[in-house]
Amino acid sequence: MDVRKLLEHSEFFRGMSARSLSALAAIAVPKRIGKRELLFLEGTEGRGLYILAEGAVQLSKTAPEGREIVIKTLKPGEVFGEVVVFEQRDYPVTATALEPCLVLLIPRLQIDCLLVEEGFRRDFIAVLMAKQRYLTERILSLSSQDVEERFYGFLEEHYGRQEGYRVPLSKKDVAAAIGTIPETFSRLLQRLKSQGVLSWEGEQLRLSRGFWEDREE
Amino acid sequence: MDVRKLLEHSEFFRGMSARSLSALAAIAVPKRIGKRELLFLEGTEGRGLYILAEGAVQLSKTAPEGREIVIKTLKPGEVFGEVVVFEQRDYPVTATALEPCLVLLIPRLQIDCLLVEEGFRRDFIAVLMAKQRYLTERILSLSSQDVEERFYGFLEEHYGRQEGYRVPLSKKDVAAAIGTIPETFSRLLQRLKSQGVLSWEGEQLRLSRGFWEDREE
DNA sequence: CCGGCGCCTTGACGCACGTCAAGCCAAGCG
DNA sequence: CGCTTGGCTTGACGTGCGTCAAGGCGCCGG
Repeated sequence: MDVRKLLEHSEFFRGMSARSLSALAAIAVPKRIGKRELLFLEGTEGRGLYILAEGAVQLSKTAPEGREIVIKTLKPGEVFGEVVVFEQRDYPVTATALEPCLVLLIPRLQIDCLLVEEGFRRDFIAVLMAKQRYLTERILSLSSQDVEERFYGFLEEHYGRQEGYRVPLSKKDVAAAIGTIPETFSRLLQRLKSQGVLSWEGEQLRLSRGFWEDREE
Repeated sequence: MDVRKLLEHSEFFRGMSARSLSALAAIAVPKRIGKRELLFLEGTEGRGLYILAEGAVQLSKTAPEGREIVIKTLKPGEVFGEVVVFEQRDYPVTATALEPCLVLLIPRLQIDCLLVEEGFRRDFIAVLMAKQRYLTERILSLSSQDVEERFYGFLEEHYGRQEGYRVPLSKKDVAAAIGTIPETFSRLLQRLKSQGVLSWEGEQLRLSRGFWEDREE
């Protein structure tokens, strides 16, 4: 398994100097995890930050009454658990694998050394800011869009504007990702199917021709 | 106006070395703004980051259909607009003064110099992470709590667990801060008042005796 | 002193979405 | 092979909260 290659494909590390990339590749610990496996639990002490190389990971928090709220669903190339690097040592969210995944762990102590390098520092801060922007966007969409719009937003964010997708996630997970429950999501899909907007068989999802253009109004 | 003093009272800069604090005080530009005044608008190029010294500032985004969604309501001592320091030069949110405010502007270019110092860098990154934690908490509360609970959360977050408060914000602004509209919030207050839970005259808000203890169940 | 404007309130109304409950089907397992 | 388990669907139902509309009140400017 070529850790170096994986790093190069992560958007986070793209453009990083070859030297620190090698340094990173040397300390990154690759790990395979199975579907539904827990990577870390909210409130537990953090080992370091992770990079998702393959698969899909879900970050969630559990409400006092027990409901699971998804904060973000990650795509390959994304970094998570980075909040743990300083001070506050506990993860604020729970990370679960939605499919079999390959992740890289960068132990906490090692990060400090890397941060002295100007380039790495910039990139690291940039990641934090991108995440912040993402979260504000998510607050916006959760509070101003209905389930249907959020579903389209999810597709675009994760797979781009295609007409055919391979969706490896369960409908239940997609429902959670867009902030709703399986029942509501199932009803939405039924409606869209009967309107001829989409079809979804197994992992194959396809939209009607010109779907994205038509949506612009 | 003693900029240095203001900085020392900001939680962000507490514990920062005297040397970089002085450096910061030297470049910070103090500014007074009136109620309802706009500090910056979503999508405009950022001048730098701000520190709120006095007053209250609201960060919001506007949904496509025109609704205003509040991302965070700031208390004195908090930092905002920090996302603009790298790469992405535009503010992702709009900042509005909810009362007359005193803010300090740290121009973008100056930040870069400060970041070479180890201590400052740590603190800066810590601020970014704290914000990220806050945003995930907000997503949780917006999607799992009703208006009443969010209101209590707001009081606790902004004023602590008192029994009497001075609330300088309009009810409309509080409503927006907790993610609802004035009508719904007004109805909530009416209900709580008739239940003897609270009274709110002018700026004076008071809760029933033992309110916070009782809430624990 | 009056007209307008913004804040707050109140009522009537609707609806999107969550809850509860039941049934179907495919996969996993003893 | 039958039983369980978990994902998915469907129906009936309730409700929190947003929308629309109207009216009271304090403040300000002409």
